Amino acid sequence: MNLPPLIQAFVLHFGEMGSRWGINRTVGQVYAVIFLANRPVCADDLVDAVGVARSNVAMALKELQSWELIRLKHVPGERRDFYTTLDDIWAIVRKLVEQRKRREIDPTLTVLRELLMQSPASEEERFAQERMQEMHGVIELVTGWYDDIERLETERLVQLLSLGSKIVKALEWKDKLFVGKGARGKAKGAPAGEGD
Amino acid sequence: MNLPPLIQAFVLHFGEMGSRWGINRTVGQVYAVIFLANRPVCADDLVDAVGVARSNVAMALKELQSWELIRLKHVPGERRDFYTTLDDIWAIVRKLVEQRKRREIDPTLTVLRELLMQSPASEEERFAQERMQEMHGVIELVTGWYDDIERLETERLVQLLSLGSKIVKALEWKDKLFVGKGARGKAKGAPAGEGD
DNA sequence: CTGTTACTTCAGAAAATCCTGAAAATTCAG
DNA sequence: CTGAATTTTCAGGATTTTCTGAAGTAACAG
Repeated sequence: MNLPPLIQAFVLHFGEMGSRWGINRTVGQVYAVIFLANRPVCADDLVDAVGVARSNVAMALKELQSWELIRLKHVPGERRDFYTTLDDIWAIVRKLVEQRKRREIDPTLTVLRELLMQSPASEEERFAQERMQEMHGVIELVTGWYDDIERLETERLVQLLSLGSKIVKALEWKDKLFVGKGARGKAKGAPAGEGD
Repeated sequence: MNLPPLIQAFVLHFGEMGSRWGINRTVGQVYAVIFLANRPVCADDLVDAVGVARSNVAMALKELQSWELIRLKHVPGERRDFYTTLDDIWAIVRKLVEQRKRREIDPTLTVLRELLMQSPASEEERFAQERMQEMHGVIELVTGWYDDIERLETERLVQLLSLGSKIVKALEWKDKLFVGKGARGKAKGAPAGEGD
């Protein structure tokens, strides 16, 4: 591995975190190198930077392309393939959330829907289905919220995030003004107090 | 494995998803069984339900306790340890987010802070540090938002989620009323510092 | 064509992770 | 105390994942 110390530290960290993030060390390191580079990066650069076999780099690039986290960028006068990350950091965050949702949540949503269609054959199954219903409700609510929010342009999104829970004040305030006009959100899953 | 079909299907699914979620198959299956059960569950129940060695169940329980996703619940007249999940589904979601943040994000935040303190020794490092700064800003903004939101009581939280991006209408509206009072959000990629 | 450069595939080696059974430790009733 | 019930620990075998080097394919310049 052959990188300036500051960059190397970050790249090694991404490698270590890889397994927690559901990617492997090489994929993590390769992404880190591309992310920090101020120009498109080719496979040879990566072999040099992270010090693994070329075939391993090729597989990491394929994986990162399947996540749509890097894209091919041809460099004039170069025959080799060069890659960059998505340029805007917010585009990266959006893509990450989208992909993790697709891989970690959607399959479960599908299974839940299937199982909720079936008729329970016992009290035990009836209760289990109730729990599945709760889980289904929460996932639908949260992912539905994100699908909606995700369409906002970045500036609005940042505004919203900066506001944090102060948003609630605005709501209370609006509630007061609009009292009687309806428009209330309905709660799925028992809105009980904190479980402790 | 010895479970009613509906429950078994869910448990097997959780086992398969385990690797994507950063836990192993047994941990996933054990959690699923406890989650769907009508009553506290003991290690023997789990050995029976998921069909793995008792020591494996013990390790899975330890892991789930380290996530604080299950808790010990003593059953009167029983010497064995019984477990339940957190009762409220929202408490579960909150705990999951909290733990994944702790394991998947906080370490990176620490590294980023360290590396951002150092002085770049080259143009290459200077640019890399700029990228790290962008990443740091986004993570601070998003986690800061969550830390804030997370304190809301569940009913309010559900309300907020149900509203989705309609919330923005409320904001625009508030903007209009307060125009001239100086309350605009700014800072693309930059952290905190919102004014109100 | 032919040779060079670059990318991809893949079988099996290497490494990491998971799982088991046996043994040790703990808890508690008598 | 003793002994049964239960949980925990852990060495090493089983399985899965990652990584490599070699062979294969593709693109292209001369």
